[in-house]
Amino acid sequence: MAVVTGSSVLRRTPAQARSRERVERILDAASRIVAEAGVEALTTRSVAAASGVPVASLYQYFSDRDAILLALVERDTAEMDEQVRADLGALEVLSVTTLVETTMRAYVKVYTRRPDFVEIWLRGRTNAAVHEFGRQHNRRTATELRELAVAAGLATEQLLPAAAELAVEIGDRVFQLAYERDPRGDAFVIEEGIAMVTAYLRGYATPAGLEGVRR
Amino acid sequence: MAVVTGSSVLRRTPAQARSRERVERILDAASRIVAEAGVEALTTRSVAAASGVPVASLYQYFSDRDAILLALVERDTAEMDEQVRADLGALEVLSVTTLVETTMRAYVKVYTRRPDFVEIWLRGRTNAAVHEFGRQHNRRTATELRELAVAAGLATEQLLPAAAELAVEIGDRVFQLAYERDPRGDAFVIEEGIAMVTAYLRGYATPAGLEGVRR
Amino acid sequence: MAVVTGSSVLRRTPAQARSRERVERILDAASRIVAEAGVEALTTRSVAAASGVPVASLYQYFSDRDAILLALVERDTAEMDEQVRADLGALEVLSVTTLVETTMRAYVKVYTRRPDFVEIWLRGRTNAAVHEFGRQHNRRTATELRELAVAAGLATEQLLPAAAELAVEIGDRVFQLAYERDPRGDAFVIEEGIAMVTAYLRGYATPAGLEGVRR
Amino acid sequence: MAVVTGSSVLRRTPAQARSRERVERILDAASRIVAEAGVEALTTRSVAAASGVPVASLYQYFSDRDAILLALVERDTAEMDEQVRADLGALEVLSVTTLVETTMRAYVKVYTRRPDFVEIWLRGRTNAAVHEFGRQHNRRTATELRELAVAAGLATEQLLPAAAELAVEIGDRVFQLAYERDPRGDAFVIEEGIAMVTAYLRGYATPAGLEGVRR
DNA sequence: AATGAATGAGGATTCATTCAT
DNA sequence: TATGAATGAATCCTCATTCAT
Repeated sequence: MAVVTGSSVLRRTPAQARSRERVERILDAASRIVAEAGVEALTTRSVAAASGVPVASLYQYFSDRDAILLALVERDTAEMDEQVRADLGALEVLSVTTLVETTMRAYVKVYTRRPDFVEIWLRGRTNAAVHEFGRQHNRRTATELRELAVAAGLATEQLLPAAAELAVEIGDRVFQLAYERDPRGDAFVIEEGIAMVTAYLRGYATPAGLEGVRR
Repeated sequence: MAVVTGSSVLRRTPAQARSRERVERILDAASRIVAEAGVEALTTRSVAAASGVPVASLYQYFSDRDAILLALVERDTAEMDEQVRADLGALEVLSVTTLVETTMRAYVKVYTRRPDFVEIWLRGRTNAAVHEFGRQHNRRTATELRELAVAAGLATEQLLPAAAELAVEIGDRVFQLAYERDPRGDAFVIEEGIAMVTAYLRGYATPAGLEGVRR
Repeated sequence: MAVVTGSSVLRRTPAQARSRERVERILDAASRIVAEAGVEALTTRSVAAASGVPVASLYQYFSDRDAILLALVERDTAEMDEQVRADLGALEVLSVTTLVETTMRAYVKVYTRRPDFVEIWLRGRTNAAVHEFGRQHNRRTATELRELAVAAGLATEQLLPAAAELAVEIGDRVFQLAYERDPRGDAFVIEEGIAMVTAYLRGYATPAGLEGVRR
Repeated sequence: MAVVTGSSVLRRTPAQARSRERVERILDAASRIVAEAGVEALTTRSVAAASGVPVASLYQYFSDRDAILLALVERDTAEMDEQVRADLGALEVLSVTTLVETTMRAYVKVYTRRPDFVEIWLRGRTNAAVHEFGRQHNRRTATELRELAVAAGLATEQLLPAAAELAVEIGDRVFQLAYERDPRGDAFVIEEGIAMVTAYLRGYATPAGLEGVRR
């Protein structure tokens, strides 16, 4: 992947600043391409043309074509995760229902705010690398949400990690479905999807998980 | 997308018979390729090499590359639909639970019997044409199952077509998930998936739909 | 290698005739390139430019870049072999000395007549494919000459195939040396080389092989 | 081709010492690469990666890519020359036979001891720069051996430099042949090669050169 | 109806080298 | 002296599709 992260808070040298700028420029161009023409249109040539960065120079920042796509996805999923974290943090009553609902509605917020991310994340899953990243992201998300639920007493350890993962995966696919053609998301699909996942997980809930716990 | 369906019952001339044979030969070759090397390996060249039909001649029977893939999918989904029809016909007690369960287990049967179909149908969905065909097939399936359920009194007209469609779509994605890595299907995912879809639809069931109706 | 040999005596269809012509055109262009700029200059682009045949079309006639070079070498070595055969056939007295001398001088004739072949065959050996072809050609040549010598009673079976092969290889390298810089061949190196190989093989000769046998 | 020879005996400044160390590090890395993956794998990038010296910095020590390869060859041939010198110095009886045999066996020693040198020196001759260096090295070697032979009375001035050079060249090619596939050298080829070169040179020997001269 | 032949367009990636800092 | 960054030029090869025959 070899993405230039440059995540250090301080930009020490001008060279590093320029490098970061260029990476941004490449990713912005890549984002535009994917949003407008789909993942398959993301070629080294198209990125070069759209970003003004020579093809050969792309390899300074990204190990190969897929790495560009992945960097894009990483950048965007980070934003999504942040939204989930914020919204969950603001919850006053924790229950299986509020947990699922808050999480899924946080996703909806980001998809609404970032239409290009819909293209990349929901439709771009045809790309093997994105697909795999999605799987791992879902797995991480499932682990975190499950730990939260167990810690809060909403579910016991009997809620298998595999079940949590399945719930997240199904939630993910609900969104894929909802946004497949309607760029603003099919409201019915979203609502019913939330209901379906909630109903499924309530089967694993403790009484507290069903009723809700004040924080 | 002028697919040669060849669905006419009668073969009128020897020329047409020869044509049908050739289409079969092409599809068999295509099926082998996809099963062994994935959808991306299905190129006009590879099909020509594997089938013995010259590249240019492929265009006598199929409008373009995607049409070959689609014909493949059509042939295979027909078999799948047949299995569903047969298994549903053999049911003695109709209920939301038996309907969902029987249908989904019929799918499992076919996936088990035809591992190449798993590759084409579940993993090949990365191809846009296959994806779209899948959507339409799911829609048709949803319509038929809903009509069956309503006719049998398992659900009322209040069961929206969109809800039926969502259920089928989610069922489909459950399988995609279950067969994603495990060629024999992840049993846990399948069982839980059936449970999830069943639980969802029971929310729309009549008392008869919950209890079951003897045929 | 998949070279279009078209070795049939009759050209049946105009299409085949055109195909042969094109192959010739490609090989002629390739020959020119190698002669003028060395083996490394033989790229798909350069051949396309020099022959007027689009890069993609090269792959109609040759499986890959190396196949072009090999076809070139095959075409030329066939001519060389023919010269050797003719000159050996004209020999009145067979001996180790006349055998070696006639063979090596036949090579000299061809190198003199075809300066581009010198570039390809003697200097082009840097290419792995050509190198390997050279090895095999030398092995075949060694086998044939040895059989001729044994059949004519110039040497017994005690002349190991490995020794014959070594003699041919050394002869080959003598020429590489002689033509390395001088496009007309360093006469001294050629003469001394013939002497060296002859002296070596006379060590394995029968009395008849030393004195000579009238045919 | 401004190769950094670094042959000066004295290291005057710490900076120069550091420079020498770095050159060594680069050459060691280059040697490893060539030995393991062939001459073609010696790229500026691969050397940089293997040595830890940035690509751009390579140009501080070497004018271009070929210069690295040449420096490598120089370093290794120096070792080879040393072996020849030592073994010849230990000879008690000098004759054409012992001279050739001792020299060639010294080469064998080094090839056996340094398998990576075989790759560089015998198979790496596909590189034009190495090839040319080889030619010059052979010429120098021929000159020295001839002077030794003439001085010792083994041959007269009638032994032309060109003949000596040819002998060395052929000896060189015998080794190329012997080590072409067998990393430990084809014994038959080596033995017969020694015999062939010896027989050739004995044609130019004085009676003393044939019989041997006690030192 | 059948197909050999032809190809424009595009694919990803690597390379040696330079230069501003 | 040292080097991160930059890139023009090139590499081979594949693809879906068309068209003249």
